[in-house]
Amino acid sequence: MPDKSLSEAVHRLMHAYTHLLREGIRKQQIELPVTHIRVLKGICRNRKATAQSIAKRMQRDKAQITRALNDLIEASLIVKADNPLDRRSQFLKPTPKGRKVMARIDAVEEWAVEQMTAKLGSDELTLFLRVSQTMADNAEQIANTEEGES
Amino acid sequence: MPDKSLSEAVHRLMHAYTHLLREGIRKQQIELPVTHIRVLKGICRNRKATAQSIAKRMQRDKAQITRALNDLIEASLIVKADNPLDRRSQFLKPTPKGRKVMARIDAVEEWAVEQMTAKLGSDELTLFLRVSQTMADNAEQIANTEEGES
DNA sequence: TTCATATAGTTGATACAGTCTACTAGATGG
DNA sequence: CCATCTAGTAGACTGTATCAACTATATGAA
Repeated sequence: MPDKSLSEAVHRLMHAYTHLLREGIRKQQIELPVTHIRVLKGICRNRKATAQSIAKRMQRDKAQITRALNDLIEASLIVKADNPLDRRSQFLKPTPKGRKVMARIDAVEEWAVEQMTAKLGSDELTLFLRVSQTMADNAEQIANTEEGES
Repeated sequence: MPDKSLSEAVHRLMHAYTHLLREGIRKQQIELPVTHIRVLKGICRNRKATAQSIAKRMQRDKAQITRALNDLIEASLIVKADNPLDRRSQFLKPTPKGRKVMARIDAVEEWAVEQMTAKLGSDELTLFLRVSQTMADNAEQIANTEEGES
């Protein structure tokens, strides 16, 4: 029998984690919403990132990405560079300032994860990650197979 | 070393689960946002529920609860009853219609959980739940101890 | 070449989620 | 009686997510 409290557990975890992360970000005086941070991370982690590739990776609407990019550019954290292969798109690169902020964000995230995973063994965390990924995979697969139905 | 991909895993899981749940809700022609559903669930599960008790249980702002309650009353899913012990507050009770909708929602949630937990053993799920709860506990505890700082 | 079609990105509108502040009405204890 | 606390409400605002319409460019086929 599937455990219905899974639903509440996921909500509670997400809420608690988001709060913790925001708390850390606030203390570091970084003025960015979590979504923007995730976009910035995507850009720092991948050379040749484009709006499209970020949207795909994060599975978010490209409109949302565009708006986040505007804010990140406004804050001088990233720049656009011409994509010689396709003039419709631009490569996204962090500025030196963007890299510095990213480093501080990494530290905050590490701190948040440390706080959350206190009292947990690495074997438990490994399994947790694997189960999370399996569940997300399952959910995404269903969503895709059902999307075009009556 | 704490695994930073925990962050992405939690985001991805939450996003995938929310989508799956909404997909199921949409198919059942239930016109309620997820938050409203969680509030309704809180009311059905607890006799003597009040706006305050729901807000505490869900750890959400009471303003948000008030608005959800208004919509649920508007949709004739719940009613307010006098609280003889405190005239400032009212007990919240589901209507027969509310209970019927709740039953359908339970079925949807069960379906969503079944989809997500395919290929997973009950021992894995048990551990997952326990780890989730520990992490949420940890995060909430930190948030509380830090909240009144410089 | 030219045209249909597809894709990258932008913009506007809209819905949902979450929080803060200020307020009203009633409770509670001196 | 009064100060103070609590339950709930209303307004304003931020952030998250998505959809539809649009521009500009790319691409493949006639």
